Amino acid sequence: MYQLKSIVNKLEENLKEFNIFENVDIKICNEQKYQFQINNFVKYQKHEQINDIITSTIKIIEETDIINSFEVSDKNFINLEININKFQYTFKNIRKAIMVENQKNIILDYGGPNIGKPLHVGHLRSLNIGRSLYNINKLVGNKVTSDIHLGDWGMPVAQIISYMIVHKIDFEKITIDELEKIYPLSSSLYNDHDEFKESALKINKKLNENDKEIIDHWSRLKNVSIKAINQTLEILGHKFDLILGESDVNYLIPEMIESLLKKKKITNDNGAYVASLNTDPKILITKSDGSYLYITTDLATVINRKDKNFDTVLYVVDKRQSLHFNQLFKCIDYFGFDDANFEHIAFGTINDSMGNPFKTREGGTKKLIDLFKETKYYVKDINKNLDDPTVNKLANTILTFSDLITNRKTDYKFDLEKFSNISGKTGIYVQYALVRAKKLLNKSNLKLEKDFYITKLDEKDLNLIYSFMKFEIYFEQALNNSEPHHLADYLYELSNLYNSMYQSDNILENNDQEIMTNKLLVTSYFVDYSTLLMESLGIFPVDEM
RNA sequence: GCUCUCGUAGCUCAAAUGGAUAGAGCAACAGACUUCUAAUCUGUAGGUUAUAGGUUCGAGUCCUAUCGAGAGCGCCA
Repeated sequence: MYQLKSIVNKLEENLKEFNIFENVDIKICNEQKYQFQINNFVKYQKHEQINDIITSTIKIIEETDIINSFEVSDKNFINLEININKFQYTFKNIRKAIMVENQKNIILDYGGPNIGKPLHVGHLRSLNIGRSLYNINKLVGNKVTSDIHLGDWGMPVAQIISYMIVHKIDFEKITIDELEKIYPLSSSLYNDHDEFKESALKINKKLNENDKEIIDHWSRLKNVSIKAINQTLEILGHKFDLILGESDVNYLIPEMIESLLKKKKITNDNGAYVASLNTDPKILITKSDGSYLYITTDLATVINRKDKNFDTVLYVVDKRQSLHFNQLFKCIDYFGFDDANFEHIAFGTINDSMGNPFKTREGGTKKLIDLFKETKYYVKDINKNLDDPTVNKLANTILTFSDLITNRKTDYKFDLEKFSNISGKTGIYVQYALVRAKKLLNKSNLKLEKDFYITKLDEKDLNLIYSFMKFEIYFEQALNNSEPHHLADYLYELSNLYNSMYQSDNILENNDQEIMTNKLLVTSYFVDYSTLLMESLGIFPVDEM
């Protein structure tokens, strides 16, 4: 809370006088008259010096000019009424208000597509959440690097190569369409036929040993695949700072294993190496044939990133992989690889209408590009006259907003018809409110330096203004918990309140200039806030609908 | 079998990390358009937060048990 920071500091200092050391939190108040409340004092009802604490607290609040009035309830809840015109400084400088004091250096590891496989529904949440967290962290001034972390190594790749060798398919002429068909075929063959499985395992070992011929095949596959992935990413509005993959750290692994062995951090277990930790299950670091696993490359990736001095490493990955990340983080700590803050930003599955998760590995899943095209039909159904760039933006809005409106940990049902609806908590709804506001503003001659005419603000205006005041709280929540849904929900709330105000009065034809100014000022702040929220979510605002 | 996650309105989801009277959206019902785009708005109804205990000033949130659902569980990623 940018403008309330000094009072929070003073209150914390004051509490120290009574040997109470804690953070004072400004929270949202449910009551009409008051916008914020402080709950820290409730728990000290029976403190022997409670009267002195409250008295000194009241004195501090009274001296703060941004607070118009306040009340202390019988249980020592403290409610604050904010001076609207004083708070306008925040409205006008919201981008400055959300900046953090201590900037962090963060890497966001998300996306994680496999080569040979198109981006599909299973990648949607990682991409959406990752992009949003990227934007949020950028906005507060953190240094952020995104890495798509390609699955371009290991068994799946070995399976494809093996399949192509067995079926004598030309590596030089392979197209993305053929490759995408081969992926599920080779995967099921691997599971069902022992002979094929053996040959794929051999290929995998050769891959790890940098066998020239296999590497040559591999690099052709990778080129074809990356091209296709990049195309889809661009259409969906995603960009990455780094397109590194598992293959980029492969060369670090032999040395890593050797050094771990020397330090006795890993032990031989039936030919495989496991971490010398007392865990159940044991943490397998390499296979018994010496080849590498998911965790092996992930550990090497940590080593590879070490010199960038990241404070925080965020992995935006499906929650079903939490055991893997648990093991990974344990190993990083035990091996002494990096003392940065590692976090698994887990998310739930997207289910179909029957409640079953979309399958990811067996093939037959809907491609993201097809989903995008399908969504475009829904958008065109709303308005046939829209130009193509606008339709694209709106289709992406639908696919982003519907995904980010739900708490990331929750599984949710994917229902495109519902998500592309014009009313309800949808991306279309929030875009529409913003378009209305922008058009209105363009028609007016608002001078932005004006203050509100406080006595002439009506209930609809006040609802919006008070809601604007909550921006920093929701933003902080989204940032601290890596949870974009707070912002999506808040964006809907603002849009809904704006539509309500817009509807209740013909603003530009209002005879009272002061009322008109009030409403235009509110409109202008709404445009700023809505645009900023969309940016945080990875949604691109449109001008026409 | 072991481990983890979850159970909130008919349906889909929230709930500021323990705060005051649990909120939205769909669907349902009743209203408002010669419009700054009704692509909207206004209102009504809908709950013993799975169940039973416990912790404290205060519990959807923490602890225990039971019931129910899902996920994961060394040579896939």
